[in-house]
Amino acid sequence: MKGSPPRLADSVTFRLGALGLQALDRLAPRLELHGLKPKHLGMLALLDSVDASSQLEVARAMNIAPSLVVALADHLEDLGAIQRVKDPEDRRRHVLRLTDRGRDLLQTCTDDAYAIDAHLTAELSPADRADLARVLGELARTAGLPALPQLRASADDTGGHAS
Amino acid sequence: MKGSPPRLADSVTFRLGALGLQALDRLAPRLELHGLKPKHLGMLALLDSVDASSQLEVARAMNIAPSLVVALADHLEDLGAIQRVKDPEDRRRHVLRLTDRGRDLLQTCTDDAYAIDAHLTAELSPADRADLARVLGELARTAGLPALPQLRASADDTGGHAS
DNA sequence: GGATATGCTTCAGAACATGAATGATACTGA
DNA sequence: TCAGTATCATTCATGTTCTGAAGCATATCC
Repeated sequence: MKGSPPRLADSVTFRLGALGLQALDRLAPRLELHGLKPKHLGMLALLDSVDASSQLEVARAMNIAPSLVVALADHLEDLGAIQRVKDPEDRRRHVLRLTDRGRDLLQTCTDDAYAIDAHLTAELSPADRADLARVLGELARTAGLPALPQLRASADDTGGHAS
Repeated sequence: MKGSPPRLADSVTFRLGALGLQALDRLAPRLELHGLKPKHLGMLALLDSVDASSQLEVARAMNIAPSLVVALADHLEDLGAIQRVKDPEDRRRHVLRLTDRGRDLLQTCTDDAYAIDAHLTAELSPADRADLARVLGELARTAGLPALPQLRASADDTGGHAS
């Protein structure tokens, strides 16, 4: 015998896509108040997690074109949230680093994100809420975009043991 | 003393956004093979769940401009996936309905989505995988976009602005 | 039956992202 | 040393996606 056929709306992929877009739709207006778009926030979060990074590394980690990194970084630099300095060891590279102001901004946006979390998960049981946070963390760790360390490693293919 | 401050990457909102975009990035190339974009699939899924709907209702349910519904529906109609008929009770409305071909297409795309699910969740424990599916379902139910029945209700509503 | 509102469509343009071309810098091998 | 080639950031032209205003057809309300 045959159970009911799998529904698209039950797939993790479709649900992540739909809920993710909705989450961003809710977050975006708040970010706008600080002069940021979601991608700017993604970049701040990335730089916060790695301390400093070249633009190409950022492009790969965020899965966007290098030319877009230029525009995003320009804007964050205008806001004073990051600084862009030539790498003395390779003067082609522009190293991006979070400023104190950038960290403040990131904290503010983090508060915004948690405020939306509260709304989004308002009707979930505490147990479900905990499961959600835990499993999304698992998923981000195992299936998320490659983190910067990996990208760096694959960048210096010749050397082998990097960092 | 003070615990470590909340990290943006730990918020449900940020993770849903990031993972959702990634899920869509993986799904999109497969949909392309059938001549669809993610939004087309969203529309098919919506129509499958409600049997039939006017374009304005679809626009509200998908949170997009009515003029975009026109373009999406045009394309799906060209593919033979939906039919667009004038509502005899209100000849301004164009009622959209899934065709058999549309249902086939939806099934094919559903298979694609589940294939991506398998990859995305490959490194999760079976328990985590189950939790993920369950909790995302909960979240979609309680925090998802307003379902069509609600929209219809608020449309019928003589006076009030609900929300 | 005239005024007003609603639904769909068209159209112009805003917003966002990409890829190719360019200039600066680094690396390679003879 | 230095010519040739590769890499990084930037600019620019373009493509795609989406929106909002205008217009027409139809419905609703005095």
